[in-house]
Amino acid sequence: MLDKTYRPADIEKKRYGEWERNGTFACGQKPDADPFTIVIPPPNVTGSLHMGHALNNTLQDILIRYQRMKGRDTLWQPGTDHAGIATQMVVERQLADEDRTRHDLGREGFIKRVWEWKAESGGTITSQLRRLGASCDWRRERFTMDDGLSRAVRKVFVDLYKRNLIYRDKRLVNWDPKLHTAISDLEVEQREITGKMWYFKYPVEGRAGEFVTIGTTRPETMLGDVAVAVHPDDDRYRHLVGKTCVLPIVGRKLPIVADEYADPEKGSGAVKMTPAHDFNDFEVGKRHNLKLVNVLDADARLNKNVPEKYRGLDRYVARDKVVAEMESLGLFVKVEENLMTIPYGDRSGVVVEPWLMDQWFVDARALAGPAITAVEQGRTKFVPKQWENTYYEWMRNIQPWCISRQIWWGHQIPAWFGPDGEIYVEETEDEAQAKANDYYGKAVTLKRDEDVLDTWFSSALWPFSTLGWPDQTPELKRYYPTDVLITGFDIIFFWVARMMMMGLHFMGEVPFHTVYIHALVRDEKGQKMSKSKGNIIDPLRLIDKYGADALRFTLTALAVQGRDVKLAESRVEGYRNFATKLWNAARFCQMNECRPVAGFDPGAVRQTVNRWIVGKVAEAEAATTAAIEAYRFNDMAGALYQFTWGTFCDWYVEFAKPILEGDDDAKAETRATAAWALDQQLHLLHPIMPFVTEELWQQLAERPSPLITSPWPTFDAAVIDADANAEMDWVVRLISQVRTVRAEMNVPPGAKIPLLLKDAGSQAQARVAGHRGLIERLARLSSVELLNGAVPKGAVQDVIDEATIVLPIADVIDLASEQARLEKEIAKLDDEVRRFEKKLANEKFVANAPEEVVETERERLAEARLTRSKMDDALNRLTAAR
RNA sequence: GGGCGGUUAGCUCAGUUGGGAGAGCAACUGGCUUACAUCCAGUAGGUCGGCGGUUCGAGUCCGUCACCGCCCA
Repeated sequence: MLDKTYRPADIEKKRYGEWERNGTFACGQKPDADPFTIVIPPPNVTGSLHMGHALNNTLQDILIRYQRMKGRDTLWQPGTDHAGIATQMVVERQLADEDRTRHDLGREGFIKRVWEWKAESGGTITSQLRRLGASCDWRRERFTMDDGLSRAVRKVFVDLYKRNLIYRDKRLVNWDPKLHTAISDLEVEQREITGKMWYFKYPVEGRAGEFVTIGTTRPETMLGDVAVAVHPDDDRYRHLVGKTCVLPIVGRKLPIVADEYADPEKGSGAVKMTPAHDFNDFEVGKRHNLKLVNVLDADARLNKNVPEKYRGLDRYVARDKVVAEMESLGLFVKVEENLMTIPYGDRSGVVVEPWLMDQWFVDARALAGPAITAVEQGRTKFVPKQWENTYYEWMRNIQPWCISRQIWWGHQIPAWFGPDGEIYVEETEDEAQAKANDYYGKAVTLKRDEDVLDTWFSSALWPFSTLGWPDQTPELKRYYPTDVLITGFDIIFFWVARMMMMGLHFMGEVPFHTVYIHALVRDEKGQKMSKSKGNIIDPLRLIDKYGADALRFTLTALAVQGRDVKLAESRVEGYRNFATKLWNAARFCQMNECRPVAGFDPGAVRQTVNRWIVGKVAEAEAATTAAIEAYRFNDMAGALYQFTWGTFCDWYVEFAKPILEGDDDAKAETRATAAWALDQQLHLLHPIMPFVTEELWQQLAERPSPLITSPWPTFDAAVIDADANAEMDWVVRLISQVRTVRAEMNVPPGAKIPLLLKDAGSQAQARVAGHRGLIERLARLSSVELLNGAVPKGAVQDVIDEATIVLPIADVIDLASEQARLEKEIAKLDDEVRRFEKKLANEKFVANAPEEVVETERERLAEARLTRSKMDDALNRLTAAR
């Protein structure tokens, strides 16, 4: 016997362990079936499960479990990425606790230490994904630093280099002075802040007393100024173009150049040029052939290219000192508050500096072309579609991608430098050495580039590197291109776009035909969850408290396309209750010996209630399947919730009770039907709630296979019986109306009262005869009889279609309140009648609206008029009786 | 500055070719009716952000404004 309540903690680990041990997650078990493949967005190896992961992986698991049941050969390819900067920071923090730095260990020692850390702590996130129920093929788990994936990275790098799609260049990059590495544009967070704009006067050479006033938000960079720019059409400065200023403090001569970059509206209209420390100035500098004076070092301290007294100062200390010195020189004009955006490193949180360096770049523009075309042609579709615009927008304005990082943890760039700086890019040191020896005609010593690649570089290869590429493995052939990618919009640029580029370039095909973009999970107030706000909801805590199924159902029910997921714990509690409800429905079936019958044919049942529930099951399956195929996860959850609770539990189980308590043929059929309907629900619910459904599946009967690998149900539409639907719908309405009237008239809940049905047509008569027992039971009636004569005095009345419900209980109710109730109902019906009459009196409506719409309105009018007149009669009888 | 999304019941949100406004939670009333009090029955609550337009008909389409959020410069 099932326990009284479902206890997730008792069974989740057990069931998951069975699935995993028995190899049910493994791909390749159905060689004749179509494959269905999802690659997991690899979580950072440093990560632990947060709500975003929970949502992301729940949705993936739903698709995978559904397709597995549909008979596809499913592969959910799991793994983690090495998260270069994040992981290095974690291990460096550990070292800091020991008062050491990575330099104390040396590169090799440090990397060894990181691997040790990974062996110990790197499995956190994957074990947490198991808690969630993710049915990944763990035997195929990959890590971006694995040998195989590393080989893929090297091959890609070499190939792109040899096609000039990767190149080394001296450009301004975003330099993180805390982490001591370059980062890509995407890793820079632009924050809007109110800062300051200082105005300084630069003396014009040879014109005593004449100055050019410039504005700057970073005074310390003036030490690297090499020019002043003004707009060519700016009359205030036209006469100065071609002249020079003298840079205060430094004494350098600065040409005054005309360039449209200078905005006459902004500040003074004249702008200082520091091409080595500003992206815009760098472009202006190229146009005017300006020198580049680098004044910062790797720590963002001032270097030897500035006057002695400034050397070694932190950028902000230097800033104050420059301002002070300008004031003392009488060249300070003013300072104003200024709204501006400042670039911060997303990992370090410090202000990054544009810095001139040699770095490696991917020619992203060249690779983006085919990736744009693929989406334009619909070879890859975004769901919801609006995200395609985001993708296009970024791809069409794509910038060179800086891929080198000055850290140690990651894929070291396969480039070697000869004694004269000549570069050898090869997959192995031996090849590079051989090439170099050929070139120099003798054995030379090569020095390998110390930098590593951006983690996203290896993530970009994930859909094919995890399948074995560059080897032409059977898995690569079978599972690439993958089917669906499920991810958050925040990494469309970081990851999706780059997988598209790399997949098309190296595999010649898009990596996936569909990209489903889900929203961010926020707290119930709509705020982004963050540690600093303290509003993080820990999915593992919710799993412990309510069960993984409840969390999964909640996230599914809230996963509306194009909308953020706002999570309140009360919702999880509600869906925990739903799991309990299902559990208890199963318990009911079990107690009543509703056991699955082999060869049960849902089309062959005779009882109306059974024909009705069979049709409802078929409708639920259709709604569920349609929703999941359209990635409408919330609709899927809604359809199942409504069916299980609102139809099966609330009505079918209640309808079945009198039959199950009886003892005739109907009993056996109902037992079989109830068991069958429950089994179908377990199937339909399994993708969302795998644990409770598997547990029930196995506890309720001996099964040929676990639910996880049982086939998804399909039904012939013929099992939906419209007559049975209409009949049971009428019974439900009758019971509901009696209940409502009883409650409104304060009939004691325990009191059994008689029901008379007046003027019932033949159909209604038949329905009463067919369902008298359950109507009596569910509406708490002592009897249900037809009435053709006079209505007893002071009876409570209501109308159902052509018939009038009569409850002769004058002694227990207050006639005045019954009169008030009827009058209120009649007023409501009057409103309705008037509305339909008005609409149908409108000639334009009748002329223009589709015939079926007009017809529907006519029917509604007739129905409202009928009900109204019946209610009117009821009222008249009542008042006549008083 | 450019782009995208949102504004529907007290709260969180559904509402798919325009055709009688819905769910869950909360609230209120009443029930331990042996599957379930993690429950059951019932009730109340909304000029669908404002204005204008298209249409026989607009929560749904168009325009405009307001406020909120996100992305990009």
